[in-house]
Amino acid sequence: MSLVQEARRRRVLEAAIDLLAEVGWERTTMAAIARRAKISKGLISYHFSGKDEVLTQVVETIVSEVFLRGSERMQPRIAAETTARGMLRAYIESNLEFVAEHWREMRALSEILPNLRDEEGRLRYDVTAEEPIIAATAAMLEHGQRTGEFRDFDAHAVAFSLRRAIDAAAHRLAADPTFDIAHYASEIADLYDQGCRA
Amino acid sequence: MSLVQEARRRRVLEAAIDLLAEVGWERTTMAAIARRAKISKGLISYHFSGKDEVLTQVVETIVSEVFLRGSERMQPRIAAETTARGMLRAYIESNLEFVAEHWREMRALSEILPNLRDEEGRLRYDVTAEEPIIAATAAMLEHGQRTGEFRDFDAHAVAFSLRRAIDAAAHRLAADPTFDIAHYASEIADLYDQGCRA
DNA sequence: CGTTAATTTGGCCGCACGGCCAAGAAACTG
DNA sequence: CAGTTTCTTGGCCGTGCGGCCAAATTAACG
Repeated sequence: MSLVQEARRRRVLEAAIDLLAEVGWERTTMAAIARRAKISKGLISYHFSGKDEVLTQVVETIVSEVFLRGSERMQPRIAAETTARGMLRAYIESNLEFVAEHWREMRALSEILPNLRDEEGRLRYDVTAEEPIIAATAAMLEHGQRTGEFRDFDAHAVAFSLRRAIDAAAHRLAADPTFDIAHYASEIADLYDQGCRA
Repeated sequence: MSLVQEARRRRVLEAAIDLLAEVGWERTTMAAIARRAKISKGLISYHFSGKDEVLTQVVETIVSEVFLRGSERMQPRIAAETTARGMLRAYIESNLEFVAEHWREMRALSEILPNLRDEEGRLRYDVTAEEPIIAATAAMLEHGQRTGEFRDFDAHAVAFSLRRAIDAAAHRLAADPTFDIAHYASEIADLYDQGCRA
């Protein structure tokens, strides 16, 4: 893959992410992506097999590059904690710090995931796509239950609601740039900290 | 308005709600609505000025009829409680009972609200549309803070996350009919009950 | 410099959409 | 039953989409 090819593909993917985050799925057309990337429409077809590949590449790029950095940011913060309570708070606050920096990518993902379909009309990424993330959070909560720090609750249900609370911050931030996400993180951490305690 | 007109309009709106809930915004086309309603495409144009009016009427119908019944179900349950804690639990559980019965309408709303735009491309219903609902919940939480039952937290932030937890149940129920929403309601009520306590 | 390959453009194509209408069918009226 | 209004159909039209390609432009190379 030549430097030009790499640069063009990157440029197209960036334009697609921008548009998905700013104007949503429906208005993210090939023409709009080309306009935003300052290239002609046909050039996208030269570098990608079609719209499908562009959006698939957006997902893969975000998952493999952005989420990797998110993981690198969150893991040490969580691992540094000795208590399950501390881990939960570190998880919530570091995850929301990550959202604050990468809400564009998260918005783009949340536009693609429920909309991108294959030829037969089936969703390319179905609703179970986020299950591993929720399961990982639930495992952390269950650890706290085993140590006796957390009361007996349905860890999956609580992890699910926590995931929604975190994802919602990306939507909110996209719609209202003045949204104080650090304050929100602190409040959500307090809520779940006290709500999970034994 | 004749009986036939009333019946046709109702039939079209029902078909639109079904489609929005089942296949989403993008696949809810005039042709699909007509097919679902078992009428010709042109007949929709006879009874409605266009797609815009159909979707606007869907929103108005749901808000004025469905939410009215939801309110009638929730209010007595909440009013019957004497404590703020009891009110919060009654709010969460009765609201989720309502979601269990009317998730189709809630899914339809959550498809229309972020997608329906006017001629200039502006969202017909912007993100502040749900603000009154959140504000009402926040007011209930603040009442609990004044009585001393609840600790000192940002009532709006907590109400916002609670709203997301409740709305998410409609999405989840649409994607997975086996989802145990009564159990979820109980878990969320426990979580917020303990999380808000002084 | 000439030749070949890589890159880029602008425009055309087929398709599905929302909207519209001519015409007919059905219901109502006196 | 004739006349009138209401209701319904099927199809046509313009638009914007994603995809595609011939031609032009630029880069690479001996």
